[in-house]
Amino acid sequence: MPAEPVTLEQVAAAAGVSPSTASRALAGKARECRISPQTEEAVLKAARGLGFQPSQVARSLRNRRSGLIGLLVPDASNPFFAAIARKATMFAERHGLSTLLADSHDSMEHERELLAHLMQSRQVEGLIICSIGGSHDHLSDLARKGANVVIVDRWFSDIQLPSVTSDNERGGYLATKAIIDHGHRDIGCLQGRPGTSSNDERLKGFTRALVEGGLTADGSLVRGDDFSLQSGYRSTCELLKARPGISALFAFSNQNALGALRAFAERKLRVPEDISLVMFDDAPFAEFLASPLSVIRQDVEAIGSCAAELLIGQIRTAERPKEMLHRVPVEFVDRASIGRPRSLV
Amino acid sequence: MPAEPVTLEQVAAAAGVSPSTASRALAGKARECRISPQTEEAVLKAARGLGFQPSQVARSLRNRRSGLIGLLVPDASNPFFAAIARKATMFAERHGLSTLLADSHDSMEHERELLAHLMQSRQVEGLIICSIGGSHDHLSDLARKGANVVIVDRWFSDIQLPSVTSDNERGGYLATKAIIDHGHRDIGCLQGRPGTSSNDERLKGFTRALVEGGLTADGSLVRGDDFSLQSGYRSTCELLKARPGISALFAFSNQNALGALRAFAERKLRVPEDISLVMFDDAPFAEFLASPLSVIRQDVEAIGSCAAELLIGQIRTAERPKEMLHRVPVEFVDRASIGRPRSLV
DNA sequence: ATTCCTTGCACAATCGTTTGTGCAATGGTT
DNA sequence: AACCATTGCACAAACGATTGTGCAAGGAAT
Repeated sequence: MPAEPVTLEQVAAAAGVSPSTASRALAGKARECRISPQTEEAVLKAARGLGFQPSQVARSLRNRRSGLIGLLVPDASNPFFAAIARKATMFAERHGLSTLLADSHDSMEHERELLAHLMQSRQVEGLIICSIGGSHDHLSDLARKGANVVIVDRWFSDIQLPSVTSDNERGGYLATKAIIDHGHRDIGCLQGRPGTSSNDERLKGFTRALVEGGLTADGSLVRGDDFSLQSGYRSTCELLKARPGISALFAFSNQNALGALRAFAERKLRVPEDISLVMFDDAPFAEFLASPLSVIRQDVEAIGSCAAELLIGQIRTAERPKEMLHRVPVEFVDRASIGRPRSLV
Repeated sequence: MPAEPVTLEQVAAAAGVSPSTASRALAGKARECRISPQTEEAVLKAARGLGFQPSQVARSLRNRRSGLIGLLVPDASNPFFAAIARKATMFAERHGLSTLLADSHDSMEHERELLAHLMQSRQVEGLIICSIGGSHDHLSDLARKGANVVIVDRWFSDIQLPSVTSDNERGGYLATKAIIDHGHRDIGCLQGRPGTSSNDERLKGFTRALVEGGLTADGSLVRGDDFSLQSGYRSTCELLKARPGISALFAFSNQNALGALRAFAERKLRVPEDISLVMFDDAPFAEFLASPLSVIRQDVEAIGSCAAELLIGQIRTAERPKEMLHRVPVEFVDRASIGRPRSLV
């Protein structure tokens, strides 16, 4: 039986005024609403004395502003989204907003349901979403309605909603180029979830580097269903079997890379002596692996901050940002996990 | 300008009934409230037609139930808390509750503020909190008020609130015993934040194993300020310098262990040939490190589920759980990162 | 034909704020 | 002395849902 919270009415009674006067005094509108300094002081003292905290619930109803933003991600336990969540809550709190966390479990159905619930039922003032992708009419609906939404990590060319993503194409290109520059000709690709922009852009960069390097961008060199360890493991096994000549791999995620390492370990393949590996997305452990991994580092914090800033700017000014697509730079971090192909040693 | 949401009044008008009738029909109370099947059907059809979603805001005010639970952690980007957050949102959603995420940034001041805000202003129906520790009168206040609160990862013997933690003492003991069993006599400890129960219990297990092994539990063998990589690095450097005889380290967190590995790398120390290492808390990368790490695995998912279940049970039944302290088992995972001390080789 | 019970619904209050409007009391003009 | 402007506050409506109560219409019983 939680103690009943103090209401404005009680404060008003304690100060000997009406709720309306108390409300205005507490809102700092004493001047403009012609409330005498004595009255104002009395209200403030009463409020302090009683430990009054205005009910956000009542306030939300009256003001038609929930003071909430939503955060909808496929997997809240993924460190990438967790980092974004942290940045979002920080910014939100700084602006008097609270954050509702929702996890779609990589399911489109859940995504739609949660989205509807957050927008309509909870009436969030804004939303940061990492959509599964695939169909996205629910997103164009949001765009049409003029909802305050920022898409992170993914984007959709046909949807007019601000998006924040890493420069995935460049990351894919840089990684692949680094591999090619070491003399590799047979380069495998452990991709994430096809259809997501983050995956497909990385793939595009991969292909561009191959073509530039005079190599054929063979589709059979690309494997993988999603960003998981399992997919990375399976794909690596398949690739090593189907294309024994492969001397380097580019993994599109931490988990994909760890899956590859598992497959390597089973075959007693060493990085980089027997096979080279580059992974997308840095991690604290990357430099302590059996062989430290060269990575494409993306600035997760910057992505989170940028998304939160865009969203809150949108909420406060009620106008869409000019730029729809915000690219956060990536960088290649060389940790010497790319060696020379065996054929050239 | 987001489209105005459909209200109950509009549904009622469309169905040609009063809002009260519409409300009862939608609540499935047609029978008990003597609403004719035709009327009920008309309301349901109107609601479907208009895409009616009842406003949680209005509902919260009227029902005096916010439908919210709070999640207050020191660092939302920490994978440990992120995993708990995910479990919490899953359970909450399943019970029609939404989750407010709050990050105290390891600051007691923030913790208090956010707590007050969540409880009083947002009027959450329940709260999962990982308190920084230190002073905790704000927590005993909660206990006294009978608030629905579950503490995770930490606990406080003098506070009557249900808590869910790993069996840290046993974890500390198991790790240390494994080290001792390999013949080590000089064993260092990279602790986390002193004063937190998770840290102090691990330390207790560490000490118990030492004593049982006939070793002196020398305080100078224990270093560290918090669970960060930096603390692990610094402490390792200090220990290696102050106690050159040390042949094994026990790190209380992933980050602490990575810090140790950095210090090892700088000194060209190999695990386990030159020095042994065990880390508390498993991670996907643990088996792919230069030397795979033996770990004490804690079941983060179980902790999250247990906390969420306790909280929701408390909310629904309005009664405190019988057991205050819930221990989730840990296990030792041997990955051969403990060798024989050099002196014995 | 009157009374009484049941059915089926509408009315109105309520949750805790915010805010437009109204209305006394005060003081200053002519 | 009559009038107007200002000051300082209270009253009441509104936000959108829920729920106790009231009331008309219709049928059954006397």
